[in-house]
Order: sequence, then structure tokens, then C-alpha cells
Amino acid sequence: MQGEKDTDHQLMPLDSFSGSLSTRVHLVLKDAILSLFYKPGEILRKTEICATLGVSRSPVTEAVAKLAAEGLVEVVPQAGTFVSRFSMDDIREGAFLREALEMAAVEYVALNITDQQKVLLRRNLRMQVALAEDGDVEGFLQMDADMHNLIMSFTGFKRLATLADTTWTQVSRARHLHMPTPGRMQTSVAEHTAIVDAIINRDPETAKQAIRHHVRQLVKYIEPLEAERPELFRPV
Amino acid sequence: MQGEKDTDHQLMPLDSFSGSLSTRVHLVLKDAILSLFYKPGEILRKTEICATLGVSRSPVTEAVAKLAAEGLVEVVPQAGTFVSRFSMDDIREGAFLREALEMAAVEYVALNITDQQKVLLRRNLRMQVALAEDGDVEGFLQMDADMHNLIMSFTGFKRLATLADTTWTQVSRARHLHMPTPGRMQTSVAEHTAIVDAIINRDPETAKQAIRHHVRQLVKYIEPLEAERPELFRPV
DNA sequence: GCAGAACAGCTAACATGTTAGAATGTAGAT
DNA sequence: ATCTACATTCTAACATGTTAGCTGTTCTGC
Repeated sequence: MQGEKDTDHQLMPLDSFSGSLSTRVHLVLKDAILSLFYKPGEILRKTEICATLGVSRSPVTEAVAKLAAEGLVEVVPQAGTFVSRFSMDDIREGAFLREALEMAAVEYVALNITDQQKVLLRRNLRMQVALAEDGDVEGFLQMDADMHNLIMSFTGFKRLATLADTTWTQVSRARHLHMPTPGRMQTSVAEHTAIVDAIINRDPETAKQAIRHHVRQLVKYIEPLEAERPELFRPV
Repeated sequence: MQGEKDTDHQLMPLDSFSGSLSTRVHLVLKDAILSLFYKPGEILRKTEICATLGVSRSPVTEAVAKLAAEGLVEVVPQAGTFVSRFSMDDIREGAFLREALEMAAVEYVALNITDQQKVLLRRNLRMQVALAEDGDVEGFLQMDADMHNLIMSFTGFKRLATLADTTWTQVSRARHLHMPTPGRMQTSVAEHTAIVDAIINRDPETAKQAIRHHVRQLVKYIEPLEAERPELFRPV
């Protein structure tokens, strides 16, 4: 039973994405790793992937190189490519980086926000409230991600959102491990409301503290996992 | 005369670096771009590079992919790879990101610094003073970089220094354009002293403001370049 | 039984061959 | 003279062949 895959997860088809082959392969593999279809510590067989996706090794190699840059896999020269195990250090670093970037972003946005942007933020927040009341976890998480992207995009910096996303990857992967905690959505909405209110009131200091609190809350939820699922974590 | 290269710059030999071939090619090309041997807007001919370095296309392709991820080159599918032109937007974004990361780093370090780390910082600062007095620009810039790396490493986060370096790449490249301004070294030393003092006094707020001021100063020095060398900048 | 050498089977890394799309220059039509 | 169809010649993208290094296993000597 050890080597078997979850039946509820599988490789997405190549054509669910657009762009070059290597880009699509990258997204397929990334999704597979984040959804834990490929498990931490598991070897990644390129030939197998080539056969499954029906492509040659070139695009797969390029895709794997990108995954390695994101820290999702570890390439051991002449030996093999392995799905990275979770590491509380990596997760804490990811959270630290995200905190740094988000604090800078909300400070900037709080100082420069336009009326139109305020409308977009308020609308997103109302959606969150509605989805949380309906208990729609999927939809809520989407709105959550949207809100962070909105704020990032309001800075006008193009690479910022991408970078924040990459730094967050490890944390994001760990989040897939635990079931949604009851009441977590309501707490999240409250935290989001505090952030948005501070931004709209053009109060950068309060906004910074609110987003810092929000990020640190998320890490708190992840920390117990190391004890619960030690086999997925890097041995110390 | 347009297409000729500066005689004082050239491709470094492959064996000045270590690691895999693709890693070394990447470093050679990166150095060549940062030193303006390859000029912004210029096409990058892979076959030429293969011939010059005596390697096949595989490692060159991998290296170029990394350069593209750093924003140093732009790959146009089926058409060619071009050295990125400077863009004031990119430079400002790079500075913004670096500011965010450095502020987070100095805050963390100011709260957690050890006595041993204080010694290392003070030693570095004394070296800076000495080198500035001697007018040794090369040595000073090295100490400058060392200091920032020291602070980053004190956080214990492994990817932080690398990430900060990458975000700073565009700014770093632009710095190569202008001659060292007289008195700039002394000003820099003063700014660095303020940062280190605040860290050693475990005063995170002062340290954050000091490093922010320092980063913003650097951007001020770069901004006039757009008017001086418009051909190297992205057309608006 | 157990350490260590030789071997077989993997792999990433590197080299090279092939394809298809984009830019450019040119001949021909207007 | 200007515009357009076409062919040439670039290129990145993709496919495939080759090499060399790591790993686990087996076989050997003690």
C-alpha cells in the first residue's frame, strides 16, 4: 500500500494549461507536487513522466529545473530528482519572506490607494463574508488568494506578486496537509477585514501590523504538523 | 564601430568558476551582462557562445533560462534571446523588493544579534573606514557587499541572501554605468555606520529606517542615468 | 557473520539532430 | 516609388543519442 497513489489526485492533462510545452509540464508537475500526488521524499522519474505526458525529456528537464529553483524538488547530480520533504525551517523562511513582502506592499498601497481600488477591496471582502457564511471552503480560499493578489497588483510592481507566491510555495504545500479547522474561516475574515480597513483608512502602520499578525497566524496552524506527520518532514 | 566590444571587458574563462558546466556558463554570461560586455538590446547568439566556450547547446540553453528568470535577458520564442534593456520601473521594483527584504532582515537581526556577530559587524565597518580613507573603490564595494551578506546570514535563513541578490541584480547592473562619485564612499560609510549602530544597540526601528534611507539613496544616484544614456533604456 | 571490492542498473548531464515559427530581404506587381 | 507575396535564413523549442557518476546489490575474502 505504501507506493500507491491517492485515487482522488492525479496528473492534470497537459492541455489544461497554455504556453510552451515546458511551461505546461512545469504547471502539471507543480500541481501534482502541491496536491501531494507526488509525495515528499519520492523520486521523480523523468522517463515515466515523459511516457505519461507523451513528451520528450527536454521540456520535462526544463520544467524540473524550474521546480528545483522553487525548492519543490531536489536534484542530486547523476543520481535522481526527489520531491522535497517539508522542512519547518523552509516553511518559517517562506513565511518570513512573505511577511516582509506583504508588509512592504500594504504600506505602499495604504499610502497610494485610489478610490477605484478601495471599491475592489471592499467588494472582495463582502464576497469573503458571504462565502464564509455559506461554508464554501474552496470559494473562500480563492477569494483569499484573490485579495492578496489584488493588494500586490495595486503596487504596480509586476514581479512582486509572482515572487511572493514563490516564497509562499512551501507554506502553501503544507496547508494542503490539514483539514480546514472549524471557525478558521471566520477568524480569517476578521483578520482580512482589519487589513483592508487599515489600508482604506490610509493607515500604513496598522495595516502592516495586521498583515504581520495574519501571516504569523497561518504559521501557527502549520507548526503542529511536524509532530503529526513526521515522515513528510526532513529528518533533523 | 557600432558592433564592437569594449577591449577592457571580455568573457571570463569557464574554469574561473566551479560546479556543473551549465552553472559555470551561467556565471560567465551573467558576469558578461553585468559588466556590459553584452550591451542592453543586443542579441545573444547561442551558437557563438557555444563556439567561444567550447560547449554544446544544452548547458548554454540551461544557463540562458536562468538568466531569463533573473530578468537579465528576454527570450522571444522562435526569434532570439536579447539582453534586457534597463527599465527604470524594473530598477525601482528591484529597490522596493530589496528594501522590503533588508528591512525585515535588520529588524530580525537587531532583535536577535549575538556578541560574536557584533564583533564581525564592527570589524567589517572598520575595514570599510580604512578602505574609504585609502580611496580603494574595489575593496570598499567588496566590503559593502560583505556587510549586507553578513546581516542576511545572521538571520539564519538560507535563501534570503540569494533572493535579495537576485532582486538587486537590475540595480547592480545600472550601478556599473556611472563613475564612482567623489565623496560617495564617505557618505556610504556614514550610512552603514548608522545601520550597524542601530543593530548593535538592538534598536530595530532605527535600523529599519537607516537601511531604508540607504537603499533609497542608491536609487537616487541611478535615476539621472535614464536621461544620460537613453539608448540603454527600454523605450517607453 | 561481516567488511569491502566489483558489478549492474539507475540517473542527470551533456551532445547533437530535427522541426517549426519569426524576421528579413527581394523580386514582382501595381 | 510602394506595397505585397515569397523564399531565405535566422532562431528557440523539442526530440533523441551518449557519457559519466552515483547507488544498491552481490560476490568475495577473512
